Amino acid sequence: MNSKADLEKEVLMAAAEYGINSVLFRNATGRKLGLNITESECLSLLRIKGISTPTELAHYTGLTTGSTTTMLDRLEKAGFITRRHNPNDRRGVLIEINKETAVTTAPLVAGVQKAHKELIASYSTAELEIIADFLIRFTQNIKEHTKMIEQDLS
Amino acid sequence: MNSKADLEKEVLMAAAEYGINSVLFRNATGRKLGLNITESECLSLLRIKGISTPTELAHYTGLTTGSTTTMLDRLEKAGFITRRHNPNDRRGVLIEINKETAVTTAPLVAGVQKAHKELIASYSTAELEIIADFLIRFTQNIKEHTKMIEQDLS
DNA sequence: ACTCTATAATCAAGTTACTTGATTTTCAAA
DNA sequence: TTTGAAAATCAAGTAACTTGATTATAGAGT
Repeated sequence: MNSKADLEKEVLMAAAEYGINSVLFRNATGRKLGLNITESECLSLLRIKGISTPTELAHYTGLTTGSTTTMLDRLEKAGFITRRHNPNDRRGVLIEINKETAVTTAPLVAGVQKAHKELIASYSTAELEIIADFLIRFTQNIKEHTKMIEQDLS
Repeated sequence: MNSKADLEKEVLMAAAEYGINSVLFRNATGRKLGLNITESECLSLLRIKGISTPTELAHYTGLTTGSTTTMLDRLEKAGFITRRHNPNDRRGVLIEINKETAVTTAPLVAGVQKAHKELIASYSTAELEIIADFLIRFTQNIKEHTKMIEQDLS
């Protein structure tokens, strides 16, 4: 039987391990698709969000907007994404994953997604509430501290 | 009150959001330290693992070993890391974060780590067992599928 | 003990991707 | 309707990455 302190450490480490392995998974899929690291990160965000903007993708990948333009050029030329006009802002562009891309990348991510869904389904409602609550609060911590760090960046 | 299906989706999305915000946090701290994305990813792994090898860091960052050598040269020159002989393998090198680096980067990560610890401490033992179990199983899924993808990479 | 193959790290040459700063267009606020 | 800010792009210069070869050591097979 574990002490509470041990369990607390275990949760902290398990969360870190999750982060590490998410990165390794992204690298593996990116490599498979012939993408470099930034392109791969870009697509992984688009896979989750469905649609985004160059500005948001620049922030997510850590690139300048200039580099983001050329990276999106590459992804567009390779047929992964499409640029659309933003109906709400004529300066802006919306970035969308192509349907073909979903087909190409699906085999790579479908397996783990299915496994995740099955795992989650195996928990009770009460347990899922605890887990969801934890993940949301944990993420909220990260968001707040990211904001603090970014703010006194000048 | 939520249905179980809604809760399942919520957990899946919360896990994805965690991943996204981990990346954004890493970018923010890296920017603050004057590091590029790969250097930043490298240090974030070293902060968790304490010690590593060029080969492991190459795998984690998605770089070739050649690029990893020059990236580690930069981090070493900038005083973030130290190369040590690997006592168990005379071909190999061990990479260690410098104590000074811990001091430099601590203010950036200490805040969120404290918040995480406090959050975790607020849960009961029974709850923590559920959370740890979930995170470990979820990570295990990712590990398995990463391995599968890497294996038929030829 | 002795090949032989594999692994770890590094280096040099060539290529790719990134940053900076300027430009265009549009938005939103004064 | 003027002004400052924001979104995306482009061109020039720089930084980082890949490829392939090299050196040294490890471990497996004979």
